Amino acid sequence: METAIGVLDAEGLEAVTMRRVAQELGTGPASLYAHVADKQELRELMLDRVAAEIRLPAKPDPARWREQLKEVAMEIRRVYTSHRDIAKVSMGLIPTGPNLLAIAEAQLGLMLAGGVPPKVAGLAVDTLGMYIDADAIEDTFYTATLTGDVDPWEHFQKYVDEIREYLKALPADRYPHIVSLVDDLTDQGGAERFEFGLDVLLRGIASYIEDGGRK
Amino acid sequence: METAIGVLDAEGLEAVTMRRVAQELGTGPASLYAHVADKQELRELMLDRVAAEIRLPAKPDPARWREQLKEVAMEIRRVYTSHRDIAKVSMGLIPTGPNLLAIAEAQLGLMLAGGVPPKVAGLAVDTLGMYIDADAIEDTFYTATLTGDVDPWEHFQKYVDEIREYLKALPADRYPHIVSLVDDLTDQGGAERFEFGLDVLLRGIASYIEDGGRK
DNA sequence: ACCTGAACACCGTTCAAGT
DNA sequence: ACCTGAACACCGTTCAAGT
Repeated sequence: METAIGVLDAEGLEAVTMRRVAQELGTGPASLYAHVADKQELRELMLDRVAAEIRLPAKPDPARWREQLKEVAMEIRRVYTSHRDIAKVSMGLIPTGPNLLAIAEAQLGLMLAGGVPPKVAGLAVDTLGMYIDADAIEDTFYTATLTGDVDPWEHFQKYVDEIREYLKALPADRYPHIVSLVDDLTDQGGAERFEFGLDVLLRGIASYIEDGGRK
Repeated sequence: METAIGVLDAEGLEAVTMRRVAQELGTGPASLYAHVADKQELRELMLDRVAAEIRLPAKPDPARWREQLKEVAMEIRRVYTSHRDIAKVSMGLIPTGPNLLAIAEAQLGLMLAGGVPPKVAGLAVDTLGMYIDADAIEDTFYTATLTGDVDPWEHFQKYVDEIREYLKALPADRYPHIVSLVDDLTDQGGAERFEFGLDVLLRGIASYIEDGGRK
């Protein structure tokens, strides 16, 4: 696992192949199959090991549940983005590893402490997770498959600038709103954008407290 | 493009390789490079062609902007999930194709008509897109890489049931909330779950109308 | 129980050569 | 401008054989 995460951090998830990890360990690819069933299992084990770095609040404070939930989300994002595109493994996965389970448990605890209806809390864990994963993936998308000799950030900026120019040059009669909002639309991957979406989600979740139901 | 989408629909995005598409066309893989720069460009062209199936409201009705925005989101999800895991291509991509641009334009128009502040609308398009993509990907995640001889739905159900049993057997003292909310947590991929998250997002977006600002 | 070499059936992309 | 064959440098997984 350490070797696999080393390759992940250095070159991204795509570089973590069975053959590459085996090579790094000085052996052949077939040897790994004595320890994991397949590549998917290796990836899930990597994810849960990375998730161990995520720090959770010691105990829920009912008065601050929203702030605490927001902090947890930002902490998950911080850890995920510090390990390249590991969030891709999380996307669509029902958590089973001990560390991922502890995170879900903490999120549920915070929402229940805040008075969010249990059913809403259950669904919201999933929605929140999807949002965090999606944002973490976006954040590292264009830098993930690059080789070490190009500065990833520079490459990413160049890509976004190109798109920005392209969108600005669009016919304003056909895409008036896009043209006038180009800068907001291409403000990808920033922490500000993540916080905005998080606030939207938390406002939405909180709105279920008063009326307590679905509609 | 037709051939590529044919392979996508039949066997999922992973099966859409340069070699496979070329083979389907009765030629060699190198021939494709006369028409697309690389595999990523092929994927983006596939996505925009699929996006042409998405039907948008004829014109925004300011009184019904939330319902209309919700309808658009559900329509995108419907079309994406009808083409296997094509949503994976959309994830993290800034739209540039004409059809994807038309969708973003329509979404912006609806929110602006509803009185959502422009900056919020700009960021919300991105947040909404991430949510739709993430849900569509979840919906097809475990069925995507299966070969034709196994019923994908049956396989998916078996997988979810296994996880459900595993979660139910967890120590209740360590994961009390997870154990008691197993059914809500494992209600993956349904249209109900999607609608819930969508409502959360729309409630959150609407909450910016009154106070008009960020905080 | 763990490891290995060799093989099978694949990949994306390049490039010189053709029409 | 478009297409091709052949090659390069890779993949995940299996399997018989070893320790």
